Amino acid sequence: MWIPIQIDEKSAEPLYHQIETQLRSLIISGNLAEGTLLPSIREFAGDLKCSVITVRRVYQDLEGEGLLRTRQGTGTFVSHVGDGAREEYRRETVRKALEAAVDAGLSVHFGREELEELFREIVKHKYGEEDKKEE
Amino acid sequence: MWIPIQIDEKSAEPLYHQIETQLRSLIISGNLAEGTLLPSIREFAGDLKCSVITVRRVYQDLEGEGLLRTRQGTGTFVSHVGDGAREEYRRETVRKALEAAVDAGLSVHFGREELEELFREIVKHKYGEEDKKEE
DNA sequence: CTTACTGTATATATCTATATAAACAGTATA
DNA sequence: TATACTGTTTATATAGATATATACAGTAAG
Repeated sequence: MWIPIQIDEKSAEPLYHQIETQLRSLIISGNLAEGTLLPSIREFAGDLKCSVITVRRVYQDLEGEGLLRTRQGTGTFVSHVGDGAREEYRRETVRKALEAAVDAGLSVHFGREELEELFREIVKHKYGEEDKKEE
Repeated sequence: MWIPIQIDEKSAEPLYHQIETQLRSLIISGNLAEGTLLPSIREFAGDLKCSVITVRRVYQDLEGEGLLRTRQGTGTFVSHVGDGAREEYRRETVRKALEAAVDAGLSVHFGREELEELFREIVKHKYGEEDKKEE
């Protein structure tokens, strides 16, 4: 089983975090179906050129989030993420980041209009210039 | 000179960071006027019950951001923050946080509408329920 | 020029995050 | 039940963040 993970050696972002973020995204997005048996920690560590402990940590963290299930001696599987749970997870991830951003705005006394305008500008830039009617 | 800084001993947020955030806010908001002589690092350390090194770090960081000026032997002053620079600073602070939030949205495949709706919800909650017409 | 205040530099202590190796324990199957 | 895979535990190493004391250096005023 091959999992497409890209490691940036030069990044300040910790190794385990790079792996975790990308693997989480693959699961959340449905690119890794429920029940998929992931590579063993040793095999994955070989692919990623890191220690088994680092892979283990990633599996453990994602298991803590309910995205993986692990059975000693058997392996680690993508667990069933119900639509409800998936939505909840996606929403909470984004909500936290948005709340931090709004708090940042409040902390430097950004007005509501000012904040909304900057938000629209960034969304336009990152989501593309297309008119929203396309959705 | 007395500077109103509240330290939360129990917080996981580092001491220097708590001080830095609050002092920065006082400067950006204009509560500390240009030219104001801040307490010496020893006096401030005494008030805050921390070491002079910690206060020194705060002064040094904020000097790096252009918010303070320091002269050895004399003291540390609130520097002139031109309206332009102040706006630039405020804007960049919030922009970074908003960009991180939008990136978080993209990473879990939030649609544009979905993201905007959640943003509006959070803004409404944090800025209050009042109709925007009040501004 | 001494004194009493400023900030500065150096050396160090402690804690946490990150990452590892090696020994241990469960599981499946030939 | 031997073996060849799984994950797990323990002990450790390293780097960076946080915080400190102490000695050093600049400034201003009596």
